[in-house]
Parts: sequence; C-alpha cells; structure tokens
Amino acid sequence: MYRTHTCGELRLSHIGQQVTLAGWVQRVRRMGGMIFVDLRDRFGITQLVFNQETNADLCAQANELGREFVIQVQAEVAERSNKNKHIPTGEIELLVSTMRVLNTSETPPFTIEDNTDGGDDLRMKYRYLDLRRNTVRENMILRHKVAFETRRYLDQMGFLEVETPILIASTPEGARDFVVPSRMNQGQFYALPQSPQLFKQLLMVSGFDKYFQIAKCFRDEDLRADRQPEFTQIDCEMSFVKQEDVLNLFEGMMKHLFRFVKNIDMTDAFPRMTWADAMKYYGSDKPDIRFDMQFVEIKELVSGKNFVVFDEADYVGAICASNCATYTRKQLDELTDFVKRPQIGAKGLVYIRCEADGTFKSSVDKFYTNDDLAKIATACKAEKGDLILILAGATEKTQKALCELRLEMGSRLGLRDKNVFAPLWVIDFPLFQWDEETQRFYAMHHPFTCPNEDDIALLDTNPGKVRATAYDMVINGVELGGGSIRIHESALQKKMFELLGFTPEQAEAQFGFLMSAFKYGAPPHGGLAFGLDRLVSLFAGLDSIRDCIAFPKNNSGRDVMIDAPSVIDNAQLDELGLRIELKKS
RNA sequence: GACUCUAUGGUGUAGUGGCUAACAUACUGGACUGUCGAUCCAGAGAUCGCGGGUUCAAAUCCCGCUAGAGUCGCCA
Repeated sequence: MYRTHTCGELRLSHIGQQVTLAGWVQRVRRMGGMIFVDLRDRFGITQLVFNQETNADLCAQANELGREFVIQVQAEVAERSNKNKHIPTGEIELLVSTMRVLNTSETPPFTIEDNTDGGDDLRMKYRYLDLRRNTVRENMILRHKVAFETRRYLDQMGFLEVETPILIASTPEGARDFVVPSRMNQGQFYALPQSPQLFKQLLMVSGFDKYFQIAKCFRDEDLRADRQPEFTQIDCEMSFVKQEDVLNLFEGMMKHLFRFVKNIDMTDAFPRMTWADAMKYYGSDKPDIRFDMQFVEIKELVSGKNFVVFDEADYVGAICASNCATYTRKQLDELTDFVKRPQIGAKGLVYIRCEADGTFKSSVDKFYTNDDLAKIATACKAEKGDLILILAGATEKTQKALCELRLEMGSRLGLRDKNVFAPLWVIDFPLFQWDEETQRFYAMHHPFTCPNEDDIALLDTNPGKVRATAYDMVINGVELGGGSIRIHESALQKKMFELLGFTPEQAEAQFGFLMSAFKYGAPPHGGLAFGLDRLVSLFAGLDSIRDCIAFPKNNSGRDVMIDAPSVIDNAQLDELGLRIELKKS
C-alpha cells in the first residue's frame, strides 16, 4: 500500500495518527528553516511541513523537490497553528518523518493550476497534464455522474443496456461514414456507426422491450465547438409505446438528472411546441426560450407604402428588444454589421425606436407616418423605451437571420444566464425535407420515422406536408436529443423507401435485414437518443463540448497529443490491398 | 469549398514603420522558522510561425504558405 489516506480526507479528528500519503508536489514554499509542501491528488491538497531543527537531512531533501514530483511521505497528523480556511484540510498539516521520491518531473510546459497560464493548443498537446487541473477534472466527474445517474434511472425503469457493434456496414443516407478497410475481405470496408439506430430497432424485434446504451457514434463531417468526429449518445428504444409514453419517460429522465446531478428540481411539465411554431416564432427548430422576444410577422402592416425593400420581400419579421430605444447610432451600426456578415446574410436592418414621449424614430421615417409606426409597435407589443428590429427578405433565410439577431440581443441583454435552464419538446417535425440540388425528398429525421397517422393520406398527395412522430428535446437553444416512433410494418416502410427515391433493390441491399426482421412480428416501437457530451457541457456551463471529453480532437479532426490520424506503412497497406493516391489540392 | 480572427522568451500578454522588443508568470541561484497566489534580492531565457515583397528602416504594411480558434456550407 502506497498510502493510508488520500490528500483530501484528513481532518482535526485524525490528529496524532501516523499516516502515509502519496501524491504530486503542487507547490513548495521555502521559508529558510522550514519548508511547506502542498501535496496533491485527485481528492485534494494536504500541507506537509519540514523543519530544519527537527530533521535537517529531511529538510534538505525537501528543498530539492520540484513541481509535479511524485512523492510518498510517512507523517504524523498535527493541528496547524495558522489555519487555512480556504481548503478542506486546512486545519491540519503533516509532520513528515520519512519521504520517498517515487518519480521526478520535468518542469511542466504550463502551470497545473486552476488559472493556468497555458493556452488551448498547448493544453491539448499535453492533455494528460491538463486533466490534472481541478477545473478539467471536475468536468470529467460531472460527466461520470451524468452517465451514472442515467444508468440508475433507466435501470429503475426496466431498461437493459446492450452493446452493439462498432464495425458495421456503410449506409448511404445521413452523414458521411468513417470507414475501416477489411484485411480478410479485400476491397471491402466496414463503416463505424453514426448511431446504433438499426440495431436498437432489431433489439425491439428481439423482444428486449426496453433498451439503452451509452454508445460511441462516429460522423465524418466538419467539426464545430459542439461537434466531434466521435461523440457519445445515450441511445434508447422502447416497445409498445406511443410518442406520449416516450416523451413522459425521458422528461422524467431529464428531471432525474437535474435533480441528482445539478440539485435542481424541475417540477413543471416541459412545454411542447410544434416545429411550425418554433420556426414561426423563433426561426429555429431549437429555440432558446430562456427569454421571450418572439418574432412578429408584419408583412401586411408594412406593404404598400412605397418602401420597395419591404414590398418586394416575401417575409418581414420584427423582434422587440425591451428598453433598448437608447441604443446609439454606433450600437445600431454594430447590429447591422452583425446581420450583414456573410454567415448571417441579411441585406440590412431596419429599426424603430419607441421614444419615451410616445413618438417613433426609425430608419424608414421617409416611408412611414407616426401612425404607421404606432401600428407596428402595437403589433410587436412594444412599449415606450423599446427598440423594434426588423429584417426582410426570403422567408426561410430571413427567419434564420432574425433568429441569430434575437440570440445576439438576448446575449447583449444578459437574458441567456447559464444557470437558468429552459427545457422544451419540439414536436410535429415534417417527415421529409425537399432538396433542390438533387430534386428529391430526404428524411428529416431518418427513413424509419413513422408518419403522423392523421397525415398518412398526404403521403400520396403532398409528402412535404406530412408530419412525423418525431420529437427533439431542447434546452437553452441546444438540441440535446431527439427521436421518433418507428415504422414497424414492412408495407409502410417500403412506401417510405419509395418516396425517398430508393429502388426496391437499393432498399433491399441497404436495409434488407431490417425489412426481413419486420416480417417476423415487429412490435410497435420508438425511442430517442441524447447527446451526452452536449448534456454535460450544458450542465457544466461550457462553451465547447471538448472541455468535457477526456481526449478530444481539434477543429480539423486531429488528436494533437497522439498525432492522429497518421500515415501507415506500406506493409500495412499491402496487407489491406490498398494504394494511396492523394488528391491534388 | 467559403468567411472572420489569431500566431512575440517555457507560458500568457503588451508593443500599429524608427530604442538594448516591455510586463507578468514559470524557471535558476541567494536571503528568510508559520507559509498557504509567501515575500525580498539577483540571474538566465526571444533570430517576433515560415517564405517572399514594399521601405533608408518591418514584430508592425502587402502577398503567399503553415498551424490554431470560431462560423457558413455540411452534420438523416
């Protein structure tokens, strides 16, 4: 045994005991005749004391210690004369009798402290050192708690955790697959799963009734702060359920997690919003409802006044920012620049200031009378002192831009508090979305999503209007999870494939095993999946999911610590029957 | 595929055409017996990401490249 206690557990009650501790040297404070050493492990920090008068040799030995040395000490627990109220072990210290250096350390490239001096790049390269820091470790502990409480809740609810394979076959729909060459089947490739979707449906056919898995998923697409090439889903599926059953059970799971991980009681039912309303009022299928500022469509009100921009626009939408009438020209210009950035793509921004004296000042005074502006203000429920911001253009694009503007205003006004959590379900997603480029429908969720039974007739007449039994859970504008009730009848599934432009042969080749399985008594079933990384980063108040992943990849999908991906040698390529031909860039 | 931003001692920053490139921290040596972000003194440490150009003069301006961060496209 290297130790009898951890560095976080000794208290006044241990005084007089002989203990052995092991850990890392956090800091050495040399006082001349005395040396204080902070000894650190995952559990905390304990102060060691060396005194020249008591043991000069040992004190000389302690004088040689450097940052991050790994040492073991035998010592007596003593009460401190000067107590440190800032740390849990601050009332005691260890009078060291023997010390052994288990390992020395080079000076770390950045300081292992809460406020490290290291930049992001360097911390990623030395991630194993970064993980020694409290802040990073706490994120990992939080992640552990979320995973643990997820298992506890789902186990209580009768779910079985089942592992599904990582080496599977490529499918054409959805994201780009990561592929793995097969040595034993030359010229053929496995794909890594984008999710365990098909397997969890097969488990329902197998009668498992309630399945879950905390599963690694892989998508070969460009990355973002909230997107990694490999990520973790809490993947769930249930038999003999309708949408309502799924929503209730997983709303329960989220409340359980808030209760036991964040110590927050969410008693109210999560609001539900149709996809159509989410788009209409927030311009997004993942609205941040921590604050209001809903869209108001004012096309009718502003047309026919010779303002050509509004007259020619398909859509004119407004939001009302409370108490912002005092915005200066500079601030309004900033907002205009914000919406005109190529990523947002609005042509311009129209504002109406609702002045304190009841008059209006706008950038389109030339075209609108005070009465006209008053009508707009009424429609927007604007009061004296408010600022109305208006965007116009093609419907979808403008809604999207207005959504960004709304979020920007929410941030500026401090309405997006990380400690406030506003969950909701977005329901009634469309089953299909039309793709102009390829001139065909794509499944908005995936091809196994069951249409809303009220809309089945529309499948033949107007597929674009068919609603799906699909749902997303959204918290604070983050899509945390989503799912659907699945098709469990071969006939309907066949029809879906037809509508998606699959020939029967293609459908058979890609999903034949699922179609076959459905011939042997598939139960009605449905489920969903949550993004564990996003959930943890939301709980931790992080801006990037990287900070809650032990060993994440960078923007371009590289692991800068182990330097992956990397080239492989020719012998390996030969074995696989592969030859490299680099694309000329 | 596109856009924006960034790159200066080990580390984090300052330096917007003209000095010996500044500061903090970490590091090394010294002083110090109650520190706990110890303090004090001294020291070492940078061809300013790479390549080219403009200029009497470039860390600074221009072009290209590389790397990183964020975003759009993409992500059923």
